[in-house]
Amino acid sequence: MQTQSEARSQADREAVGGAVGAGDDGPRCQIARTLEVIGEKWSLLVVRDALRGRSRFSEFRDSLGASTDILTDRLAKLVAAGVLEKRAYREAGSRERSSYHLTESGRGLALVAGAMIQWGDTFNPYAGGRSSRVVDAATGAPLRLAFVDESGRAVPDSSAAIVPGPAARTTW
Amino acid sequence: MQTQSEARSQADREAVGGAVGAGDDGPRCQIARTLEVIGEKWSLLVVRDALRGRSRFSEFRDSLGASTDILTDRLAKLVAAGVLEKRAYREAGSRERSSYHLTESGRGLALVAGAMIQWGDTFNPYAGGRSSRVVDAATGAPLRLAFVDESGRAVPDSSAAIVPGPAARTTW
DNA sequence: GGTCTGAGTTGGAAATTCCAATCGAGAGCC
DNA sequence: GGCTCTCGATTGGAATTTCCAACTCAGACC
Repeated sequence: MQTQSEARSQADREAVGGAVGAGDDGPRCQIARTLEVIGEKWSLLVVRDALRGRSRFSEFRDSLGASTDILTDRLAKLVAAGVLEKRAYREAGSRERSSYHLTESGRGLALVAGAMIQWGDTFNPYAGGRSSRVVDAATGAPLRLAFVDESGRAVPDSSAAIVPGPAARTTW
Repeated sequence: MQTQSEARSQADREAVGGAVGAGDDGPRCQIARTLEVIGEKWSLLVVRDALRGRSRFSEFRDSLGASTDILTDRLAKLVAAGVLEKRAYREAGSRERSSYHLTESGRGLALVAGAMIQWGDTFNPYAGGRSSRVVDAATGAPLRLAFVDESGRAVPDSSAAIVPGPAARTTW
């Protein structure tokens, strides 16, 4: 752990290279690599809240119900990983505070969030209905997540196969 | 924990209702619900291995490098959640053993796995190349994951928005 | 009987998470 | 200045989870 007071403030794009270690460190498997960023408890839920527009410490805390120590830790790690970026803001009559905003990389996690929403809806739904939906921001029309071919046409889920890539080994 | 010797063997569809508690238990948020199934350490990596065709205890153990006690635990929980189903098999000259196979629900997690693969490729790549690719099982053509509209046409990632559904509340 | 093998179990150390109490800098008040 | 309030953040310690290694158990083989 680092005290995050000495952590970078603007160098988030750099941080992807520095902190989490994109490049040749860490596991080869993309899933394992992604889990290193969002696999700890609460991390993805912070991202979910950020995707829904929350950005302040108190908003995350109240929404998640996570204790403040781990929230501090997760925010710092997500900043270090380049998923969130820390900004200062000042509300009238208050001292300067920090807010946390998704980077492009963080917005890319909408894909992961969407996948989990869709799986939950399909295979493990909440009886009281859906708490989130995915829609087209412009038209409001519902969207779903699907594997698409190069022309952008959805193929059946059953057509998709995960196969070894060039860097595959038996142990991933 | 249960001793999984008394666990169901065929009733996986039921198990989704029974064990994990689809229905009105647990969080409303689909992401949180999904994380209850695959959010523990190693769980999704077990599913990843299963998606790649692994099914035996020893295969998971050797591939993951996880200790056998947590592997036992995760396999039992995934079976209880209806993601995996336990089958008996016997190899010539060996005693009967168990293998673990994806249910339909488990195969649905390819969506989540695919999302993480794609995010990793885009925002946190391994310098040595990709260890997994997603392709059309029939043609071998590369596939990607995208939000699609009702006609099955991909929309830009930036068009997708996660909005509150009917069951939404401020605390999810 | 004795040995081997693979799946699972157990005991205890290490790491992580949880919870509640506390800190500290800046703002407002008097 | 001195006092209080607020809110990110930190700390101490309990509870939970993960890790690691040794062990058990059952069936196959000799």
